[in-house]
Amino acid sequence: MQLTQFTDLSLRLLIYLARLPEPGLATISEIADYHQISRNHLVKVANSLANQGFIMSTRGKGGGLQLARPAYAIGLGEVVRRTEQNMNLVECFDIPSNQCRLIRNCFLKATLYEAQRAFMSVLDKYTLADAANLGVNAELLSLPTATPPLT
Amino acid sequence: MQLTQFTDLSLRLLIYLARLPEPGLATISEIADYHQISRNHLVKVANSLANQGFIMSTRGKGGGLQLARPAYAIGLGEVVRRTEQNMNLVECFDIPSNQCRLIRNCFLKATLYEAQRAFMSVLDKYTLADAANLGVNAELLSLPTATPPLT
DNA sequence: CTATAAGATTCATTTAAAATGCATCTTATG
DNA sequence: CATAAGATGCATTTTAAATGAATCTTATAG
Repeated sequence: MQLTQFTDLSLRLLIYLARLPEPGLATISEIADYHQISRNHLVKVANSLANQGFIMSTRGKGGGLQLARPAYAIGLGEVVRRTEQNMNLVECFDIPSNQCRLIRNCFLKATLYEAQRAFMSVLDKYTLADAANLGVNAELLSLPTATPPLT
Repeated sequence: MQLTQFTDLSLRLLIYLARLPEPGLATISEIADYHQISRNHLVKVANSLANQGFIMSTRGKGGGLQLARPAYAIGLGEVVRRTEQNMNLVECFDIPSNQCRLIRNCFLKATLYEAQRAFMSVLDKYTLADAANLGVNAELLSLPTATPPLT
């Protein structure tokens, strides 16, 4: 049960931008250097985020990346849903390719769906402003429920 | 966001056993045939389940696999937690190997932990008897919340 | 109008994890 | 002792993800 590094980097890139002072512009190279990660990979991450409408990119000298909306208007659930490639927890989630013979009278699928919705519901409660710790909704994040337990 | 096929097969194997009439014994080959999957892979799945105490295996002629406990006493959350290899949603979940520089003042981790706990909490509500649709707690499963939505 | 700094796009390669296959060992029954 | 079962270890294949490299497009400065 993992998210791809692609999704991880998408979130990190957004957090990086969210924390910049006005006008909130940074280049891909700058962010790749900061995180010491492959610039090539980050280029694709930036592209995907731009295509999904989370960031705006400007080419040419003086260009770079900026949030397309204020951080408090970017939901974390939305980002994950649009970035994570494969949300099929198990084979039977994808009807066209399913091979499992239990499909008709098995409640595992319904249960896993419910669990996945619970997962996404939590992410939907928070925004990029929360993740970047910008103060908006920050009081929510100091509640016990937001403290990392050992699973 | 996927579970491994290994986990998927673990659950399917348990459901298969849960549905057998007394004494609930089946061979690995029988289950592999039924699901038309690699017997080799299923051998390892069966092994893992036996090591975790979910099933009992008996060697030799007339041997096979059986549930080690009644289906209603096997929690789905427990199975997933013990079967899924890697529960680190993102890099920073694993402190020793973490490289992310945001770690100190980023609430993404706390949020993802909360989401993961919400996910597991749902699975913890249900047992193998529910998944196998054996009637126990079945009324719970017909509630709207258990109906598969589109994420 | 050219040099340069940026992102966009495409294709190829590498890596790592998962899945699969094969051979051999152990155990139990008739 | 033959056979049917699971157990174990090693090798191979497959797949998705990650990474790398080359080229294209766009914008700005001088």
